[in-house]
Amino acid sequence: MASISVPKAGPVASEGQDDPRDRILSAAGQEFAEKGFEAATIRDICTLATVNVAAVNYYFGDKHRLYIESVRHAHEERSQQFPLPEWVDGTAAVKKLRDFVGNMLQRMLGFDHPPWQVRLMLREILHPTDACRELVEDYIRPHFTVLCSILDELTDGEMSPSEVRRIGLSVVGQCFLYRAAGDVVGMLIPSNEIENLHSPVDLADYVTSFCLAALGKHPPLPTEVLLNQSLSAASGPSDQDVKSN
Amino acid sequence: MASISVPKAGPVASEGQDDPRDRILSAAGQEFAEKGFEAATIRDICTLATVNVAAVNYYFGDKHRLYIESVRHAHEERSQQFPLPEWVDGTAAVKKLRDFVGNMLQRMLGFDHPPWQVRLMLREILHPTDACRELVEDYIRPHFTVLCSILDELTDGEMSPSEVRRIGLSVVGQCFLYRAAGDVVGMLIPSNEIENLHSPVDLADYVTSFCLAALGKHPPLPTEVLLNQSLSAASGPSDQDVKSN
DNA sequence: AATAGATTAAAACAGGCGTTTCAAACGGTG
DNA sequence: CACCGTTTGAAACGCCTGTTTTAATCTATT
Repeated sequence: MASISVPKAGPVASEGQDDPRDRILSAAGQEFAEKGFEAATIRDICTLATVNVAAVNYYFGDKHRLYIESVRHAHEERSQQFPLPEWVDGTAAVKKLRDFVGNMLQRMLGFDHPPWQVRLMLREILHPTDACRELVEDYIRPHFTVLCSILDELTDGEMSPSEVRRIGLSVVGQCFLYRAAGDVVGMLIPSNEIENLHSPVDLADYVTSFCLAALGKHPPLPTEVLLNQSLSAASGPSDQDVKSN
Repeated sequence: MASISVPKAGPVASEGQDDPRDRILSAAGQEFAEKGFEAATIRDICTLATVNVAAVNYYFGDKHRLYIESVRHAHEERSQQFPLPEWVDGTAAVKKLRDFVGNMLQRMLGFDHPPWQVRLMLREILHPTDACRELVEDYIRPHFTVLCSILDELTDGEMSPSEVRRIGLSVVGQCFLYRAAGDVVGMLIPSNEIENLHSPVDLADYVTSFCLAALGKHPPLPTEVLLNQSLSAASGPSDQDVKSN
């Protein structure tokens, strides 16, 4: 039927900043992120990309393959925007943990309102489709592995890999709630409190200290002032101890 | 146009176990939970409910109002199935926390595979629509308030309400990750490990001890064996200390 | 039994969807 | 210029959607 005449991996041209292909990919990502796969329409995507409807089928074959490519495009872009921190040898595990959590929260919550790339990936995490496996292997698992190795180092290998993973999920879960259920959190917490205690930077300090306290590497909560001095001051927006790549 | 002739709050009959209205509500909940608002079709819902398509418009007016009612129906049913625990005076706060977390995880993850009610509510939490505010006020906030009061009692009022709320979100977040991103968690963790360490009961013990350790009310992790003895044995499937209502 | 209202059934409606068609426009090459 | 493969444009095609219409059926009261 239509299986032969469809251009398999897109035509020749590429690399242009304002490629029609790139414009479609970006527009599709935004629409899919905002409305989901079903509710987003090819016509809206093409209007946003200032492209004819036929272009989608020309470059991507059909809507489903466009979606898959959009997810890939999203996590590739986001990986470049927020690369994993790299530390010089001998950096304290406590600092690594704080950096990692800060990096994760910045990636999830963003400085300004979170970009469509993150929301698109979130949709795929919440209601996985074909695009999920690649997202996990190329994006999520590498990050999670780094977190686990930090936690392992932090506890001097006292814990089994299974236990380390479970602690890791605790750290991720605390951050994930703000990203996935942010609207509900905003309804549960007074708005002025959100700005003061639940900003990405505040959360990074808090989640780190919560985890450290649970592991006995830090005095029990509440120790906010102490913590802010010992961690935040040493790893704020500066790039000390972080290799440039 | 059609604004006058639509039956506003549904016709007369009600209360029947196999009301067409109830059958539609149940079928719609399942379809909306599985496919989302857009992808679920009235025709599929009516087929599942063994009802004519016109019945939806007759009983609910349109698809959107059917969705709103479905969400309400879902959290009302779920509240009855898993009521908040009630404790006799003098019950230790530690035990209350363990009971609360266990109750929350059972409600989220279920004994068998999680029912459609939870998945429907989850969709509303993740991508809020009109139905969200009612869901938060009638279902989520009451639960969260109880959790905060337990944490307040646990720390003898040492913490400000703001700090208590943040700890509460940490507890919820750890559980929420398994519900919302369960598929991805399943891809990150070996499957045999999931069954052993990440079952609802194991998680309840773990999350409780993680929180207690962070608050200095318990030795730091890892203390699994000790904890299982001190908490799980005292509050397993039994109903000791729990008022019957 | 007859009547009136509540409920169901089948069919049709208009509109939007993903997709396809086909011809026009483009851009580098003989 | 003429050529040819690549890319765009506008229109159309089925199909499926939510919704409405119209008539038939049920149920209980008079």
